[in-house]
Amino acid sequence: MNNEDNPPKKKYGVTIMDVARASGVSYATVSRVLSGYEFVRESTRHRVLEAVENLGYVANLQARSLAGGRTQIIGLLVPNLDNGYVGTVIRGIDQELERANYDLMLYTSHRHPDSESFYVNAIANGLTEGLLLIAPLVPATYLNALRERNFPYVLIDQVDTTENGSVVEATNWQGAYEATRYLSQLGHTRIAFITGALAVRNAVDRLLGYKAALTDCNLRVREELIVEGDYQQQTGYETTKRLLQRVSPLPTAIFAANDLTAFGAMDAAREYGLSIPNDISIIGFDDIPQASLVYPKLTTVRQPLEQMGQVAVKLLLARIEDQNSPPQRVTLATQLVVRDSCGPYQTERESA
Amino acid sequence: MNNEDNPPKKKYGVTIMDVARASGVSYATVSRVLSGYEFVRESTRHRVLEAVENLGYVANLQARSLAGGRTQIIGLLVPNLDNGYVGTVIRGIDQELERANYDLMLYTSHRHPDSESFYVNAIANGLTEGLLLIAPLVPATYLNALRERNFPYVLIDQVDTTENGSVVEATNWQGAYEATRYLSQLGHTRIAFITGALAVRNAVDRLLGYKAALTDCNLRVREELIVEGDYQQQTGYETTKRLLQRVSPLPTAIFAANDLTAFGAMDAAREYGLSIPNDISIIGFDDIPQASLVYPKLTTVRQPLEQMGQVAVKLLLARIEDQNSPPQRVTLATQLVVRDSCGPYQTERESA
DNA sequence: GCTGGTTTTGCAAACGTTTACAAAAAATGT
DNA sequence: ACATTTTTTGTAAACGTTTGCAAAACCAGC
Repeated sequence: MNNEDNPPKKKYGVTIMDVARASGVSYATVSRVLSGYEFVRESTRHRVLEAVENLGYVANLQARSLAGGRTQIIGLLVPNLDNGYVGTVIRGIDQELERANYDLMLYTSHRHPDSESFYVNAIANGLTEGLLLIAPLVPATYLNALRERNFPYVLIDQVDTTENGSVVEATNWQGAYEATRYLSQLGHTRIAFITGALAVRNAVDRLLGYKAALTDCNLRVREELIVEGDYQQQTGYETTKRLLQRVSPLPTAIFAANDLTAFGAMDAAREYGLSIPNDISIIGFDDIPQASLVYPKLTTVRQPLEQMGQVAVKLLLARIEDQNSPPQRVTLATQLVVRDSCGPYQTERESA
Repeated sequence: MNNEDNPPKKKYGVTIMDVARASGVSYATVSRVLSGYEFVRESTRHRVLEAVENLGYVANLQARSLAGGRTQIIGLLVPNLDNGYVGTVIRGIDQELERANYDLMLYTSHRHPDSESFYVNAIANGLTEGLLLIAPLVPATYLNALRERNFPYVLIDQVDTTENGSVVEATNWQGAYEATRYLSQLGHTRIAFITGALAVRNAVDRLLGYKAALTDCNLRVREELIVEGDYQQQTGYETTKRLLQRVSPLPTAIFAANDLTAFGAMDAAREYGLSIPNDISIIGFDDIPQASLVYPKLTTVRQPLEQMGQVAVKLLLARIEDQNSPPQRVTLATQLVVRDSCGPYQTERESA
């Protein structure tokens, strides 16, 4: 098509050379202007900037990074994207990234499932300057590789067993404690708990908070009311169903370790003929966007997801700035959000 | 810390040189092996591959791309991530990308909001080989820039007014037609419609489908039952509220142009004292993950979101392979998903 | 007008690849 | 064994930046 008139033209691209030529300085000077180097004469700076503007020059990241500059990219490894949880965190990440003029490379962990260490190796060796990991399930493999290379990373909603990276999390124990106490204050005494996968630290913390609150409220911890889940809606549904069939008298409240599980529990309860919150109260954890969307609106413990994203980026950037800055652990406060899925304990009326 | 014992060590990184040294060949040969060049002796190839394995070598993308190779990265521009819509599409994108061994760079359009053209300029000048745009609102600015550079891109769920890029969409008209006809078959005659932002083509198509179905079912198109929304839940809520207050007799069914709007409508209807689906039927469009999550489960028109993502990647990759391959337009079929939010028309019983 | 010190600038050498081009090695035919 | 062809490998020159080092230009002060 247009190969005819200018065959030797390569990529459509203005380079630093073009800018140098146009402004009558050396390319080194252009580079200095662009990277905000101090000792450049004001008039020169102006000429260069003008040329940049005119030519619509945009720096070539690959070259810059190769030459030792910054890529201004961080990687983000997420488990999935179909519930609002991660989306909300990303919103916070995004805001902060924009402020710092960074771009984001997204990896979903179901990709490259076989060779995880190679995978992270690739990330770290690639163009990202740091890595953010949201609630990774089995981070041990990753983490060692990252630490070995002294590659900056920050974990969100997951502790770092190697104690080497920064961590942003919420007060899981405290949140669970409050939720449980709230139910107790509503008069409930048979409060069931559906955990997350207990391999994950925050799941354990929530369970502990629940137990502690029970004790403090002078309620017995009954093992038959505690069932292990895995933070998935489907599992929440199934375990609740089994729970309701197995336990008698029925629990009058269910504390689900996260919102997704709570949704599953709601479905199961309803299917069992129970009305929410009249026959049974249900409370969640996380406050993902859907929580206020379901019917009845879910009472839950809010994690400041957006803020967690922001903080994580700040920590990561700090780490990138100064590789030797010590890893930090930031714990943000959760907050009980009362909506419509919990009600006061009703005097027993022989359910079904 | 470990700076003491080996000061002249730079970045922790194995280069092609190291591999060459270890396998006793020149770096060029290593490069050839790695890029799958044909004329390499089998024994040599083996030695090189072995060295790669031993040293844990991973190619440096920046360098590769600078030297004219591929980055294996595509960009994805999305409006947001807090409802499952985009997440679901990404799932499809992801699958396909993995197959092709590509990585993903994520941009959310609320970033760089001021200088959009510069923004896209930057993307196109960066390391992405192509760009995927999900339902961009005002793509005109972008598109021209992209076209000028002959930069490969594919639009998802949005037509390309410049007719220059490939497009993946669903049968919006048809889907709306079927939904409307379904309501009509249930006996409804006063079917309201809440549109999307009519600047967007698919919103118009859905409206047209609705009207066509009405006509074909021998129902009058009543302008007072059509209100303009913008695909947002909040707007769905507000417009529905106004609609219910204003119109009498009330509509017995509401067709919301997307699920989010339908959720808003459900809230409003309930607040107005209407029971779903007994007093009023509500139907949505998209079938985002939440649709089966809300109560009652939303009847809706499914767009094959995941598949749309997959197809989009295929088109984009094809375009990247052969810059001159003509832009295509793929339209995937929607499908009515009947759940619980629609019921048959009940004989009038003087609402409130 | 020189001297000595700053401030600015330019040159050149990286950075880690890919890829023409040419040389070397191997295979083939005689 | 030698010339010819074919396959395989190596050398060198990009790609577009950043940055150390040294030269040039400026500015005082005398």
